[in-house]
Amino acid sequence: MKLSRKNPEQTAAELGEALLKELTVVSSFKVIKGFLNLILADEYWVDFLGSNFSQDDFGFSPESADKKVVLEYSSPNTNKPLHLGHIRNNLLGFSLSRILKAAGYPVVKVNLVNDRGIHICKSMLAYARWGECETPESSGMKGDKLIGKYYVLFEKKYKEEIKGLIEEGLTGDDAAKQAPLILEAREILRKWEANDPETVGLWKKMNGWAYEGFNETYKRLGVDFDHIYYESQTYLLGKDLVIEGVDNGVLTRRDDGSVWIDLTSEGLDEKLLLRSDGTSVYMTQDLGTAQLRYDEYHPSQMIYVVGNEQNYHFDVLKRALAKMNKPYAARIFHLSYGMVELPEGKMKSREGTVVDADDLMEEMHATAAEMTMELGKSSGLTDNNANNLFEMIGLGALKYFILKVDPKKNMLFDPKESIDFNGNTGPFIQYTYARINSLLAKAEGLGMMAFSTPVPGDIALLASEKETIKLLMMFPQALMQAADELNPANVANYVYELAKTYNQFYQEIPVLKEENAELRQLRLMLSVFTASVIRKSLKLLGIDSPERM
RNA sequence: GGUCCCGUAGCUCAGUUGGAUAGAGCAACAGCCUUCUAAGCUGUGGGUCGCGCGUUCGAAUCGCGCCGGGAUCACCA
Repeated sequence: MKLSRKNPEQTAAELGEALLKELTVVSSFKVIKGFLNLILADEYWVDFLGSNFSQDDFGFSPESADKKVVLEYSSPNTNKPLHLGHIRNNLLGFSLSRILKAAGYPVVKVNLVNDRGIHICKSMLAYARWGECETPESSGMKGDKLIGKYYVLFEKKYKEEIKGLIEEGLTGDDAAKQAPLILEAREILRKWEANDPETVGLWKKMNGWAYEGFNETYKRLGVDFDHIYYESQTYLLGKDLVIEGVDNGVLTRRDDGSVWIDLTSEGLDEKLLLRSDGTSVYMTQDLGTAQLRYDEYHPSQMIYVVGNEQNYHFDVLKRALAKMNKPYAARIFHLSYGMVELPEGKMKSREGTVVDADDLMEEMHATAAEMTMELGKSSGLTDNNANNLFEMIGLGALKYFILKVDPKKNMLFDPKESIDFNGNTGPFIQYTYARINSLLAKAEGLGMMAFSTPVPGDIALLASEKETIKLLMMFPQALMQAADELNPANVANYVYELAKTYNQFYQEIPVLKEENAELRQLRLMLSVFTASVIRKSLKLLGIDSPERM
């Protein structure tokens, strides 16, 4: 506009004229309120459809080694079972791994298991004292649930002790520090660090139970990892880095021997990196594991899928590494996701207001089964196939429900209103896929799937056909944006839009009954293409596409 | 209190590198199955985009100030 020095209407009109003359794909244009709207010839859309509908790698980019990414997610504590918050973490992490791979980033999926520390010792202590040698086998409980039970038991008994001490006149703080149970838990931690055989034995046994339980949950959720780190093996890392920092003068050692980093000039506080007794804190370890990952993989990016409650921690981590002149400081990215809240507020393990991961998946399965049978869609299936279908639908609903929301935002989950299966949901998209699949199978049976001749360019497209092709064309863009923004919701919202638009087409335009072979072929191509893009999109979200439902 | 994030329809969410009349789903109401799967499609109603000021030809989008909600500020992880 500045170039033409004319008003928007006039400029647009002149531009439109010129483009109409120069480009054959531009069939006409309109100027509305100063906006130039170009109408592309139907031939353009038909050509695009014909040359891409059967390309399996449509929208995907080849991997390039210089874009390697280390992606950490899940990172559970071994003292309690996984809950809905972990589900969000795992689904985000796993979906991102697929999105990044599809966008050309080689991805290493890593999990850093917090298998040591005072919280495990609490479970160990409660178990040793009150467990009566119970095992997952003897109790019939999943291993992680069993551990969680003793963690809760510890907290309960501990609270009772504190209450008693307060009644004896101690302050809350003192009571919490002096309760015999916590002192004993600390003693167990000390013994563990001293490699006491009995303590380490119990620790190994109980962690083993936790892993068995986690693996079951991971498997059902459909997530996995390329490498698992254990904090028991990494918690001593980072001390060298801190010492090095002291020697270089970027960190300060106080008189009591503790080491600190001063970030006050950057608007943050001073942060402890080594205790006065020389032991590590959480930050120390994260400094060390960052170095470890960098040395092992030389990634271009190190992504941490961790809740937004640790924003400050990662801020400090990045700045600390930058201050220590580590080349990978700038490659660290904290994918900070919001909390999953219940109607009554944040989930709290101690108050028993957590939504258990296994229970939730089971409920989703049951709801899917109920709904499918109610609709009579499972008739003719073997029990095994029916169960697989219920699982696909139930988990599809759950995964889509979580992934369609922008990761950085808090989200609400109301257990009383079970997750929907209609409208903007996973099953809606799965259903669209299944219906296309059924349509194509029928076409195959009728011998209509041999696309011998290319579709001629002079076919006049109907509105919903054109809209669907437009959306198909946008798939690569949606994928790229999801990868750039590390946001699976872009893919989720895209595929919903695609399914919705295709459904409109499906509802109003006949395919198999179309007499004109060229039109029929075009609509079948459109269906093949849509099915393929839906399946790929769902796969990027970790959701399976059922052949029928 | 310091720092950071969020506030869009009754509810759950899109839309935010500034652009056209702010969109979906759920819930409510009204239609569409002798025609490819009705977990679908079509339509109706529903909005001071938290409030105010500013920047701009133009603001849900950018800036400042309020209000409301959340997170975080441990020799915890």
